[in-house]
Amino acid sequence: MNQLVNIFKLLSDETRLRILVLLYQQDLCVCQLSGILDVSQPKISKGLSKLRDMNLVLDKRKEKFVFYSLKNENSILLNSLKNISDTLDFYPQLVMDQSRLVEKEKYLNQCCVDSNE
Amino acid sequence: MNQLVNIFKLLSDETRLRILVLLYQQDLCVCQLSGILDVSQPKISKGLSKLRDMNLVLDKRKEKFVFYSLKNENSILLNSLKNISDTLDFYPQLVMDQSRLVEKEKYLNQCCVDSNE
DNA sequence: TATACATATTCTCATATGTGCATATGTGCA
DNA sequence: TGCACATATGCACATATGAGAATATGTATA
Repeated sequence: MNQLVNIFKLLSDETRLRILVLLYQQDLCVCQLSGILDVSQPKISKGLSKLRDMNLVLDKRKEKFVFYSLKNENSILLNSLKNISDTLDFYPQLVMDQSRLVEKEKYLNQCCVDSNE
Repeated sequence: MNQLVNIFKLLSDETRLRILVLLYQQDLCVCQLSGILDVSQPKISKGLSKLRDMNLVLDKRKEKFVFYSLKNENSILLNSLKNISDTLDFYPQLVMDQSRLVEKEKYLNQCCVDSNE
């Protein structure tokens, strides 16, 4: 029950939700997430660390970068993300993230730049 | 996006979640919820009022009682509740609520009694 | 080793949120 | 009208949570 409530708590923060929606599609590193979402690096990092604490994501270092991936274990979480992804059009912010996701390479090597949030 | 986040915020409180899981199955009045969940009346009432503010439930007075029902409009919410209901066995508290739901009549006419939470 | 860059963490602060208690409001019935 | 009961709300308080800035840690490379 507590785990259940905690899942929803994690989903109820805009930044974390946006992170999860992206990770639902593909693995990304911190600076990519920071760039795509236009959110400061510490904010992304904190969001990810909460997700890690709850054992929902996995981090793997590749040279300079740390890539995060979604763990495919929690069905409540996965179903929620699927439902959101299926109705993405309702959420302009998520649609925009989506379009930025295409340029993910662009955000490598320019981490911590221009993130004013 | 905000609406989405708010839905999850509502789901991330144990009392509200338990209320929603029950309402997902059938309409209930405040005193029934209070009795079944063994949660104080004001707490139930406040939980319901937040759900009402978000336009997720409907209230209908029948004589002394006010019955609440789930609005079938928000697919994210409904899907979440379906997923939870499908895996209810993982959550002992919810299973217990379930078994108490059968005695719902018992909790009419003895509202505000013995709720020590 | 020094430097640049990616990531994590700490600190302080403002704000949001839940809680219990008391009380107000609303309804039906004697 | 007065009373009992169902429900809603206000208040005061403790706690949780997110935010930004600064800084620490970790890694690669010159």
